Amino acid sequence: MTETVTTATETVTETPPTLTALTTYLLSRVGKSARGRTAARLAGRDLRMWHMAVLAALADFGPHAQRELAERLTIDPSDMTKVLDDLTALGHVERTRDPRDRRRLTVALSPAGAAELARLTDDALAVQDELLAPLTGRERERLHALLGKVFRSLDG
Amino acid sequence: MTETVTTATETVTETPPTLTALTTYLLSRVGKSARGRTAARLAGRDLRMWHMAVLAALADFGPHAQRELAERLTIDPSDMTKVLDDLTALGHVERTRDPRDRRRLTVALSPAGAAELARLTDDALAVQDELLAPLTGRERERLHALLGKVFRSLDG
DNA sequence: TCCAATGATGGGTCGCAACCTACAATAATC
DNA sequence: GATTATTGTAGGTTGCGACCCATCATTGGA
Repeated sequence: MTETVTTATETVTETPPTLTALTTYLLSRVGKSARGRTAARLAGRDLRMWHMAVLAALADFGPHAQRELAERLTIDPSDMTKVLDDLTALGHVERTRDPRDRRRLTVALSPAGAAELARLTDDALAVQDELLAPLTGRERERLHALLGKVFRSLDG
Repeated sequence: MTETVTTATETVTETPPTLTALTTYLLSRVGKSARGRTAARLAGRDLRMWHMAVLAALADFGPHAQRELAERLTIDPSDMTKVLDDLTALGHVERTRDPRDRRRLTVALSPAGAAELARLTDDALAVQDELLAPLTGRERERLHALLGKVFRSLDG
């Protein structure tokens, strides 16, 4: 009846089933953890998510007009300016003015930037390994495929 | 060679494969969308995530000392005060002083609160249905199970 | 040639979540 | 009975992400 309490402080941590029954809740929580841990790693290199996203876009699709970069990553152009300020200062990216339209800046990945991107993806994979530790290899593949389906339908 | 551009503004939106290859990236993006959409729905009822979490905790585990609620949901006690202020004002929750320890407030769900929680979970399920539209029923179950495994390993 | 549109930038604001500190009331301990 | 610890409250701060506006240089079109 009345709780037979052991002297300890009895921390109650179980999450309400009403919440854990929602896939959206799990997605939100696990996603937040994924983002948080990755951000923490990147912070160790004085970078944030957008820096990595820019490097990845340049590596995958080649040089962009700065405006196109912002469009592709759906980030405000003025914020893109700031991200690129950082990356150029670090020598990871080269901004050159397009001679055919001198308003435009062409952004290209430098070798140093490519190397940094490799390090960042290693970091990200390490975090991923840690986060997905309870899953087998096959389960991870499955999870990735399912998330991919959902992700591709996000904008449309 | 030089792009044969149709007059349109040619928006480039494809996400860098370097990013989409990372499960953590997909988790982060899909999770953010889940949270965002749900938050938008709740905002339609002038509530936020924490309000729903509190109602769910009370529904699932019964009355709590206010302190325990904060502990269970890992929220700062001072923030919990504000959330409960809202919920009591709406009549969704009853705060009564514990006669055995007059420092403590016992928080209990009211019938109105239970009804509101039902509406909120309906909202959440609607969002979930929309978000997981590209998945079959079986796939959704699988996704939920996989996320559950990861989620349960988050704290430990 | 003049005007409207565009690309990039600087310098903001806003909302939210998380956190922190001081304090009043009450309880527990010595 | 005096001191220390705990509960809840009030009122902050901080950091971050997203967004917005004014400005300047440049270009393209009327």
